[in-house]
Order: sequence, then C-alpha cells, then structure tokens
Amino acid sequence: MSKHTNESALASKLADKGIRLTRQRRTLLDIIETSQGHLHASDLLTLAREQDERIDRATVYRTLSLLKGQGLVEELDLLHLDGSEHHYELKAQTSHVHIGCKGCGRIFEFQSELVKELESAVRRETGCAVESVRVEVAAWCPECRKRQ
Amino acid sequence: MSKHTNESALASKLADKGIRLTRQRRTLLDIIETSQGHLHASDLLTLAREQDERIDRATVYRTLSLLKGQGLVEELDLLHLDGSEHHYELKAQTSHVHIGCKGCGRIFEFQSELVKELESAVRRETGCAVESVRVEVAAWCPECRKRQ
DNA sequence: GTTCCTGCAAAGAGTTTGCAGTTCT
DNA sequence: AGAACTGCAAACTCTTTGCAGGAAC
Repeated sequence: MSKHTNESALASKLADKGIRLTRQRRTLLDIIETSQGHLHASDLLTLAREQDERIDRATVYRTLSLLKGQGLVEELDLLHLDGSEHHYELKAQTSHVHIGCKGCGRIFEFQSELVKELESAVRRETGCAVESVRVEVAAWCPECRKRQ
Repeated sequence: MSKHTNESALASKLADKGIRLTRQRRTLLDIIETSQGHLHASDLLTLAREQDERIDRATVYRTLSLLKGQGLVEELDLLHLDGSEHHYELKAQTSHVHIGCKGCGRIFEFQSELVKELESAVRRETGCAVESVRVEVAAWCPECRKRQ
C-alpha cells in the first residue's frame, strides 16, 4: 500500500515503485485519470499547458512512455481515422473493443467476453504467452449511416 | 470478368475498375501478391527497386493508398514492435489475428471463428455497420519464452 | 548531494504534396 | 489528345534525443 495517501491512483503506483513524482508528472497523470477518453499526445500537451504553461512536448512523450513501460496506460492506433497519432488510455480491467466511426470519427467502446475467449484461444492453440490484445473496428455508427 | 487475362489478380481488378496500369504499378502489385507477408512501405520500395531502379518512394505510397482505397489491401500497425511503420497485406478472405512476438519480432497469424463472432456481436449490439476488424496480439512466442 | 527529470532545440522516422514532364488508354 | 501517373525535391507530422540547468528524494 502507498504511503502517499493523497496522491491520485496512478501517482501512488509510481511512487510505490520508487519513481519520482514531479510537478509535470502529477499534472499529466491527473489529466489522464480525469479524462475518460482516448488522448493523443498533442491533446495531452494542450490540456497540460492550461495548467502549466512551460510543460514541454518531450516531457509528455517521456511520461507516456514511462506509463506504458509500467503497464499503466495502453497505446492504441485506433485505425488512424484522423492522422497517425497514437492514442492512450488507462489500462482497463475489462477487455473491450474500440469502434472507430468512419463518418464522424468518434470512438466507441464495446465490452465483450469474446475478447477474453479469443485471448484464451490464442494461448491454448499457439502456445504464446499473451500480453495484450487490441481489437479495433472500423465502422459506420447508426447516426452516420442515416446521414449518408 | 476481366479482358486482361494475363494480368495478375490485383492488376485485373484495377483494370476492371478503369484504373490505369503503369509499369510501376504492375511491379508493385506483383511484389504484393508474391510475398505472402506483411510488407512495410520501405520493404516494398526496396523490393521494387530490384526490378525497377527508378521507382520512387512517393509512387509506393500512392499505390498503397490506391489499393487501400479500393479495398484490395489492408493496413496494419502490428503493435509497432519495431518502429512505427505501417504494414500492408492482401485483404484476406478469412478473419485472422496477428500475433506479434515481443521477443523476436516475428508476426504470426491465427485463424479463429471468434473474430467473425465478435464482428457480429458489434453489429448486433451497437447497430454499427462494420467495415473491418483488426485484432492484434502482443505476446511471447514459445521459442522466446524458453530463451528467456 | 546525487540521481533523475525537465525544457529547449535540433534531429529523426515515416509519409505526403506540388510541380513539370511522361505515359497510358 | 487528354487525363492520369511519375520522379524529384521539399514539406509536413509525429516522435525522439542530446545537453545543460533544475528539482526530487
């Protein structure tokens, strides 16, 4: 358990691992935990600068890479529906699918046990030790289907 | 049916759509059809230059983008196990999963009906019209597990 | 006090674009 | 002949790195 009781969940996890908590990291962790969505590095930079003028792109990338390395966030491509940035989200407990709408560009999430089943099938039939599974679907959402 | 009977399958499909077949495109289509794997743009460029010195990077990217637009090849990220290039493969008839080994970097394919099931579930439960499903797994292959 | 982190600036990958000339149908 | 395609060079986007100063423990 953490001795840093008034830290955010992510911050405590880092502190517990002996990783330094800087002002910049706290800011970034906070944004990542608060925003429920799928952030780009550049979104994150913009949001962070609202709280801390001087925060740098490099710090954002370095922090994301740190969190990814610690298994705390997940990197997604989301089918590059707009641009080719990577997206990041808190590592989820439950397996879910990301659905990107080719009309409006929104990202929807969809829970399904089938993801876990697929993961087991891979493990069982290939003998691979699975670390993570990413399912990304390109689609047209109901609203955009009408609008067409 | 195509009147271009001695073209490759991809070339015929393009010709049938009234898309011009240039020397460069034939070269590239040929490589894509022959190599069974997952090519990067830069792999493709290298291979193409063995047959045609003057072929340009831009032509490779433009051709890939054309084929993608026509639904003839699929773009993959393959978890960016090495670098952040995109990979391309012939659009497959059967749904499969790409497994990237974090040890050796090789990409394995794995067929499973679960992918189709997942696709149906998305369609049924979200009302989205699904265009494509990408499943990418990060894992350690049996050989690399031993070697660790 | 040491080690790690940061901002800055510059470089690096990967990809795209404008344009003048060439090739396809 | 006309539209579409190509090579070239330059630009662009996203991300990483080297370094000197600054903050965390």
